[in-house]
Formats: sequence, structure tokens, C-alpha cells
Amino acid sequence: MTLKLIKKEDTKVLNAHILSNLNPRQQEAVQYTAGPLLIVAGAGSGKTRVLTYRIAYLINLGVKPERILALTFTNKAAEEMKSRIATLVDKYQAMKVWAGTFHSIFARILRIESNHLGYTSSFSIYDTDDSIRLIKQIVDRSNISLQKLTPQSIQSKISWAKNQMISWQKYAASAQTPFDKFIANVFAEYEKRLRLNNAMDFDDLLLNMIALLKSSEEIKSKYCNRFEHILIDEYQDTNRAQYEALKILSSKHRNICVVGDDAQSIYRWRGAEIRNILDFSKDYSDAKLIRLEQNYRSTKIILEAADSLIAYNKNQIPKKLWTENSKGEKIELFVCEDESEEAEKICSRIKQFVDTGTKLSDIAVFYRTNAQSLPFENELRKANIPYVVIGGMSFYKRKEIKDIIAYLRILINPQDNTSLLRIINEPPRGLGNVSIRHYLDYAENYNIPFLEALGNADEVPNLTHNAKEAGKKFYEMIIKYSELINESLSVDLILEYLEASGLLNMYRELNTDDAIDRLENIEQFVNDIARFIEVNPDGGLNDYLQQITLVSDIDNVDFSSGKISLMTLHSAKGLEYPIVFISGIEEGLLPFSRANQNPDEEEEERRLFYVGITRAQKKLFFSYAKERMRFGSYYSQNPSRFLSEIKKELIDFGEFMNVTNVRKSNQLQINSYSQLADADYYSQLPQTEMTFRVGDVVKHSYFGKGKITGLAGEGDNRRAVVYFPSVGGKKHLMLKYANLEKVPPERNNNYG
DNA sequence: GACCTGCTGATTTTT
DNA sequence: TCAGCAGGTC
Repeated sequence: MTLKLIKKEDTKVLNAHILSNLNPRQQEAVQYTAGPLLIVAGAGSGKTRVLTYRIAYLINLGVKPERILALTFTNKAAEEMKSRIATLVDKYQAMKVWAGTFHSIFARILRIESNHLGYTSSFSIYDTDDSIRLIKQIVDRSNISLQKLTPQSIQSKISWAKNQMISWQKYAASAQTPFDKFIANVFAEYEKRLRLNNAMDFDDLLLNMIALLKSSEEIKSKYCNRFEHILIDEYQDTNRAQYEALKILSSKHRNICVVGDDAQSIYRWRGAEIRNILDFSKDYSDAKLIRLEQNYRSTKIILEAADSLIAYNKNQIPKKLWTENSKGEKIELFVCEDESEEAEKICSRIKQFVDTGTKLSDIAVFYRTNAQSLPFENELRKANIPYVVIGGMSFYKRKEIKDIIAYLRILINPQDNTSLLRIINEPPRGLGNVSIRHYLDYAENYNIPFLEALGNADEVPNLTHNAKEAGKKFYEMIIKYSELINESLSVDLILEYLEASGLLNMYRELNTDDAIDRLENIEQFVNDIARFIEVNPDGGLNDYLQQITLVSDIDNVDFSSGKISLMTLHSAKGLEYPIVFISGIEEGLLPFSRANQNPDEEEEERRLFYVGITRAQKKLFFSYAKERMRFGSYYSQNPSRFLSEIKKELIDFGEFMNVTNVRKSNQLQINSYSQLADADYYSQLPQTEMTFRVGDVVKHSYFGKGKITGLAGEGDNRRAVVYFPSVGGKKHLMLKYANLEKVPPERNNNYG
């Protein structure tokens, strides 16, 4: 009794302390602990703070931390959340909270319960790249010519369907066109083979979680009872499958607290349904709505710029962000000739900041596509300014690393045919396509894994002596190390295995720059494993492999390091920097070209720009280039329509102020100079040279500059296929009508 | 079966 | 521009 009283008193004190750090709205969000709660949290409104304080508050109230489930979008966010909770409550309590991404938390549960769904606990998790390989195998076998269907596009269609919870059966039933019917067949076979391989793709982690919860009352109540409180960050980016899983998981206690900002929904293309957040109050009619509208991050100018931009979107939850922060400086705009000049200008501005004592880690450069990072990297390297590129070609997606991952996977999941197929002849060991085919046929006939067929080489028909021996030898190596590694995982063992694989020697013998690079990457990878073993002495290879599959680059960035950050606008979500440069604000890039066709996509692109702007705390820069290298040639670019949507009094046009004189309507038009110059230039060209070749750069009166990728037909029927960056795709044009102008090559290549 | 070479298509964004 | 791959040659 006494004990209880003291505890209660402590709780009061502790929670009073927690609440004292919050504004009234935030306090309300933390204290409303019974029933569904929707927190609409604008950019920079202290969303993470509210989530972490809420969890700490719950723990102080006596809720067991292991009964709290916190789902985030990135592992980084989960880690940050955990470490912040650890500063508010006991460290060991904080560690017990189930915090992670949907994918990693569900994978964790699925490993425990795998037998209920017919998988083993060492199932492989396939990333997109693995899925595409598997699809390619299926397609190659089908003997159907793909025409425009690439394995990538099939993968994205299948993934889309799975995100919408459309099974292959449903997909097949509604397939109308031959294309769709073909995809339906691939889809069915793909699902079958995933099972056969004891593997799940990213989407399966969500779908199988739902299947698990529906598999029995017992399991359902086990998890529904366990999670007394569920919190979801970035709710605007959840998809249908995540939504369904949450609905079941929260059905018992109904303590579901979702936090999000519809204005920051940028993953529609991946199946995120903004509707989930817009309809939350419909799904839970008793839901409480709290708006966090005070921004603590940015200056008034930055906030107003963001606000004036996002006002152009129609679909929104009404809200108005405000701040007590100072007005701040205007946004500076850099107009550049091309992407190299853009990098130069930004880099020299960065140097100014550095010279006046700004920390490098306070500065970030954003862009739309990963490909845009290169000129910045070059320029920063020249200037000796340390930087990190976040995202892009992820370390774990490099060929040599994926090969090693496949080597490791097969050790713990002998059913993983896709991984085995990847490495069976890498390095070459005398098992080419023909032999592999025989092994695979045998495996299929006897319904055994590919690996086992290698072990039974003597029984497999049609094989040459060499192919039999090579198969057996490989099989024995795998079995040997699989046993050793399952006994105990050590770096020495891994190294020995990699030597035995022949992979290291292959690169050593090649001894090219590229090979040396790859060897270094492998070394780094082994170090990574060593680090893992050190931190997780009880963890198996299984845990390691899962972790690296579900982790993104951004999770591994050390933000305290003294480096400039370069990243895409997507990666920037959830981060903040005192100084932000947003580059490449051009039509075709931002909004990205495909967005032209669909107002929803345009709105998403606008939100993406909005996310970028609202990352900035003190000072924001915009830049665009008049010409940009794409696919090896220069194309002229126009400033983004979004620039004209931002109140112009917030932007400092600097030396380019005069450009605004060419304004024709009340809409701000900043483009013009390059276009006018170009128009003059082209009109002076002689119009005689009209024979076209593939690879020529041409100009079309409407689509602008493009590159010929194909030619067909004769005479009046002569047609060209032209890639136009402005539309982000190809157009089929009749030369007779298209009036294409040829652009002289020296105009396209003589830069830099 | 391994290796070489010339062609082609890719550039969104990522768990 | 460039990586990955199909197709041909040894």
C-alpha cells in the first residue's frame, strides 16, 4: 500500500517534469491516453518530441514498455526515438519498447511465428533487386518475348498489387489485356517460387503479418493483447496493407495514436494512401483530433514560402503553421548555366559559410534524383570539403556485396534457389547455363531444392563429367560451411568461406581499379559483420542478414560528423538543417516529368518540394540550371512552375532581378534568357540537313530537345522514336509532319 | 563454357 | 554517360 502510494507520487513528479517541456497542444497530445487519437503535426511542430514524451509518460503511468508498439518509417527514426526515451525514463525500460519500422517489427514477429505460415524461421527476405531477378528467371523460362515489359516493370506492378492487397488470384481474375494476363501468370509463379525458396519479399512482410493475425484466434489475441498502446509515425505514408494490419492489432485495446502530416505525404508512388490519414476520423468515429501548428524549426520567411507553395494543393487537412521565430533572411536564388555551374555556385557559397565558422554538419544540399549528386561531389572534393552522400547506390546493393549476401543466405536457408542461382557460377566454376538447366530440371522433377540437386549430381541426367564434379564440389563447400556457421559465427570463419568461394581470388587476379574497389568493399563488409558480432554476441547470421536487408543508408549516417550532407528530397524527410540548398528546381525534374500527366502526381511533387523547404531552419537557397546534362547530352531546362507559386517577395533574385522584367502575365516567369538565346540560335541554322540517325539530338517545336533512339519506315512513312526529357519518355513521330530540327553535335558536347 | 564486344536502355523517389 | 546484357567467337 505504502509502496503504491510512493510510486504514484513519483509518477506525478516525473510526468509533471515531462509536461513542463511541452506547449499546451503538445501536452494534450501526450496526456490523451485512452482511445484513438489523430495528431496532425505540421512540419517542425515537435512531432518526435510528442511521440517520445508520450511513450515516456505512458511508462511513468505504469504501462509496461514491452506492451508499447511504436512504428516508424525508418530505422533511424526508431533508434532516435528509443534513445530519446532513454533520457526520459530508465534505460532498460526504454529498450523494451517495441520500436521499429513496420517491416522490421513484422519480420521479427514472423520469425517467431514462421511455422504457422509454413516458413522456417530462417526465411530469406528479398529486396527489390532479388525480386526482379526472380521475376527474370520466370520470364526467361516462359519463352514469351517481353516487348515493352521489363522485369522491373513487372515487379513494380506485382508489388503495387500486393500493396493494395490484391492476390495473384484476384489479379488473374480481373486481367483483361494480354499484357495483364501475362503479368498474372508471372505473378502466380512468383508467389509460388517465393514459397519454394522459403523467402518473403518486402510486401510479404506486411501481408504475411496480416495472414498470421488472421490464421488463428489464439495468435490474434496474443498480439492484440500484447500491444496495449500503438503509436504510428508518418501515418500519411502508410499503405493499404499496413492500414489493415494496424486495424487488427489495435482492435482489442483501441489505443491507437497516429501522427502525420498530409502535406508531407510523398510515397503515393509506392502505394501509400493519403486517404488513411484523411479518413482516420471516419474509421474511428470517437477519435480525438489534435493539431500541432506551432513551428519551432524555421524562420517566418521559410515558413511563409512553404505555406504559399502548398496552398496550391487542393486535397488538404486545413491547418495553419505559425512560428515565434524571427523573420530571417530571404531565400536566395541561384540561376545557373548548367549543373556544373550550379555546383560551383553552391560550393563557393558553402565555403563562405565555412569560413565564417558554420559547422559542416549544419549544411545540406537536396536534389530530386540521385544522379544529380555527381557534380556536387566533384566540386566539394576539389574544394576539400568533406561530404556524405545519403542514399544512391546503397552499399549493400553493390554487386560484390549482394554476391556475398547470397553466399551467406544459402548457408542458413538451403531452399533459397534465387540466391544460389546468383552465385552458382560466380566466380566461373564450370557451371554454365546448360548445366544449370539440367540441375534445375532435376530439382523440379523431384521437388527438391536446387542445392540438393547439386549434391545428387551423379543422378542428374545429361550432365558432363566436369559439370557433375563442379556441382558436387560446390555442394560440399556449402554444406561444410553451413554446419560450421550454424555452430558459431565468427569473422575468421566467414573469411575462410569467402576464400573457399573463390570470389576474393577472382578479384585479386583481375586486379583492375574496379576489382580493387570491390575488394575494398568486401573488406568493409566483413568489418561490418565483425562489428555486428561484437555488438550482438548472441545474434546469428540470420539476424545480421535481416538487419542489412531492412536498413537504408540514411539509418547509418552519423549526423554528428563534420560533413556536408547530400541527399534526395525523399531522404530529407524527417531531418532538419540550419542551412539548406535545394537544387535543380526545374520542369521535368521538380515536378518530375511524369507528373505532367496527372494532377495527383503534381500535388505529390509539390509536397516533395514542401518537405524540402520545411527542412531549413535559418537559411534557404534555391537553384536551377538553364541546361542540364541528361543521358550524355545537354538539354535546355525551364525553371519549375513551383518557383512561381512561392511569393516572390520572399525570394532574393540577386543579380538576376532584371530577368523578371520579361514577365508577361501576373505569373512570375523567370526563364526566358536561355530560351530566347536558343531560339535565335536555332533560327539561324540552315534547314538543309534532314537525314537523321539514331543518337542525333533534335528539336521539336512542342517537346523541345530530344534524342533519336530509333528510326523506321521509308519516304513519307519514315518515323522516328525520340526520347524527350521534357516528357520523360519516348514519342513516335512521323518525320513528314514532325518538323524536327537537327541540333549540331558540338552544341551538345562541348561543355565542361 | 568463358570471354569479348557492341548495343541499349536507364534516371525518380525506397521499406 | 555507362552499366549490364545478349549474341557471337574461340
